[in-house]
Amino acid sequence: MRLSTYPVNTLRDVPADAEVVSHQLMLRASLIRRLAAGLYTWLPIGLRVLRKVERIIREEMDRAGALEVLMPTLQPAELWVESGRWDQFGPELLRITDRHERPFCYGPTHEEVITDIARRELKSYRQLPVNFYQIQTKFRDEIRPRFGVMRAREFTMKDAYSFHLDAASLEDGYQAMYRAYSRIFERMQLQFRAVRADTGSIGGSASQEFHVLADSGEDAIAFSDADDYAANLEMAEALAPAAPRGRATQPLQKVATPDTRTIEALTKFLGVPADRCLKTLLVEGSDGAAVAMVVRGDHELNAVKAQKLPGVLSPLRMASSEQIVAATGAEAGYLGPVGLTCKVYVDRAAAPVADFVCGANEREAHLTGVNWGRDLPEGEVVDIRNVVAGDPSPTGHGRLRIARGIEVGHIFQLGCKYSEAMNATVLDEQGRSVVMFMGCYGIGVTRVVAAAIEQNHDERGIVWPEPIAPFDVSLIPINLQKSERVRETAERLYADLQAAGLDVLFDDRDARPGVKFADDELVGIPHRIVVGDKGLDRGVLEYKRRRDGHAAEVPVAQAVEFLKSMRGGRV
RNA sequence: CGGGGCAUGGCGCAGUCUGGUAGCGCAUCUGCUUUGGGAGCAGAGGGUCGGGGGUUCGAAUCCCUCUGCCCCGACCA
Repeated sequence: MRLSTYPVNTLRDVPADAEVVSHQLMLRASLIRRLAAGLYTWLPIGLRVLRKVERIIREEMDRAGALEVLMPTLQPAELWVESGRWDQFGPELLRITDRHERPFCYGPTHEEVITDIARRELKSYRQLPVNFYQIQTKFRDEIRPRFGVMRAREFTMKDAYSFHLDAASLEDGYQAMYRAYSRIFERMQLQFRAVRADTGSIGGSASQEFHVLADSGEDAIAFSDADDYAANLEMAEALAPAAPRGRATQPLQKVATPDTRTIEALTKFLGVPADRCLKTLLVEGSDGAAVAMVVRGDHELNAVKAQKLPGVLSPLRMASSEQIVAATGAEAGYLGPVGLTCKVYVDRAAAPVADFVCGANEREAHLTGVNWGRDLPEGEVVDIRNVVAGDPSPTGHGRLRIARGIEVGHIFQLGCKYSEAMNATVLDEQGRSVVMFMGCYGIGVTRVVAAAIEQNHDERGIVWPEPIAPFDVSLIPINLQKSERVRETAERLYADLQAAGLDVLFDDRDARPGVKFADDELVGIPHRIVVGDKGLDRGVLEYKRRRDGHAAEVPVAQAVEFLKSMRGGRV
């Protein structure tokens, strides 16, 4: 592409409403422009990246034996009524009505449509297993779109759906997708991790998320440093404590603790470590009464785990101050499990603590030397906390570490949820009608682009991994307008590089070198060739690699071969 | 949806408290000079200050209202 023919409008200033780096850089480098909240136009350079990402996904899905289809973005309400999701889905589902007053929705996902296809097209077990995929636009009316294309309302997704005769076949298909996803993100040269995920209300067996590791990620993930255990923080467990509880050595005592509402204040005031303090959190129960959750002072309550417990309202809601007073007689900051009449769940890391400190359920007072069994009944011991770095892995191997990630993919064994609701059956070997098993597999294509930038940038701009860079090489002539020699060399090189199959960005603008260099680095093209009189005097071109600044001089005649060898190379 | 904030040329901002009729940097256009890391000089165009209503001799500035956007929370690729 000749840059002079394309109206690039790189920005020197960071747009004020862009918070995360990827969003800022995508705007500054002229990859995207915002149309409205959560709606973005992909400009030519950005679209090139998107297409490269799509190509890799397509190649790997095809390799895995999946079949590409293309379903409509608009879906009739009937199908959603049939699956039960028309009422379940809530306001995130954008509903629309056509001129005949018939209800439709803009597809946020395509289980219904594909299941409808499957029940019409698949008649025999001989046709199974099969996996259909598409790369297509989705719409989710997010409460709060943010971070540019990272969480947009309209976005591109690769979604795949597999159909199987039985659970074993589903497991095989799921594993095949696991391998395909791993290859996809490897080929994009992204640092990622597959983690166990919450299966949510759908239930079912396996579900894993693929996260691109980045400090700005919205999700926390925990993984073992000794084996392949990895889970979303909302799912991650630590190995249950094995050591028995220590002996009670202290008498139960009430101490005055004026203005000591936080664990931090408590540890300072009493001089006890946080892991000897237990904190008590009240949440709303499903019957309207409060439920107490006891965790160690240095731990945090995990909402996903807590809301799955019997008697707890889901989604989790913290009790109001009125409810707290009603249940304990005290106010937040001085709560403890002693003497509570409501249901008490005790985290399994809190249960083994002896001689602990907790609130006295009395204003400005705490109890010390408290012991389960002696001073209060043993509560029901459950896992309700977030793991922390250093916790033993639940596999028994190694310790957990915590990292942040951006969820770019999710694979899921659906089981028969949709096929049953929509009566998607085939005839098995015995001629009996059986409901098919389903799996579904998504990749946020547009989000991958943003995630790649989050992981690959420096103070000058984007640093694309080669496989998804908008161009392989930028060709920057110095003094193109005046030097006939530079012009000839650059033009010939432009033609030769393209003939060699490279994507070349030819910066033939009448601009000063500094402008061209700055734009090149902002856009993040992996390889740069500079054609200038200075080099040509000695018959060489100047090469520079974006990622590490590696520089070299290349004889003009060898430029094409040199660049081909640099691709993917680590000199 | 709950909490917080912002809306002034394409982008980034000042001006608002203490009303007096809009300014700066970048970008854009013209000319000359310049040409190896976002050039210099000279000149030019472009906004009526998110919309509507009100107060006032006079409103970007004060009041009311609507809209849009951003940030924090629950949801998700």
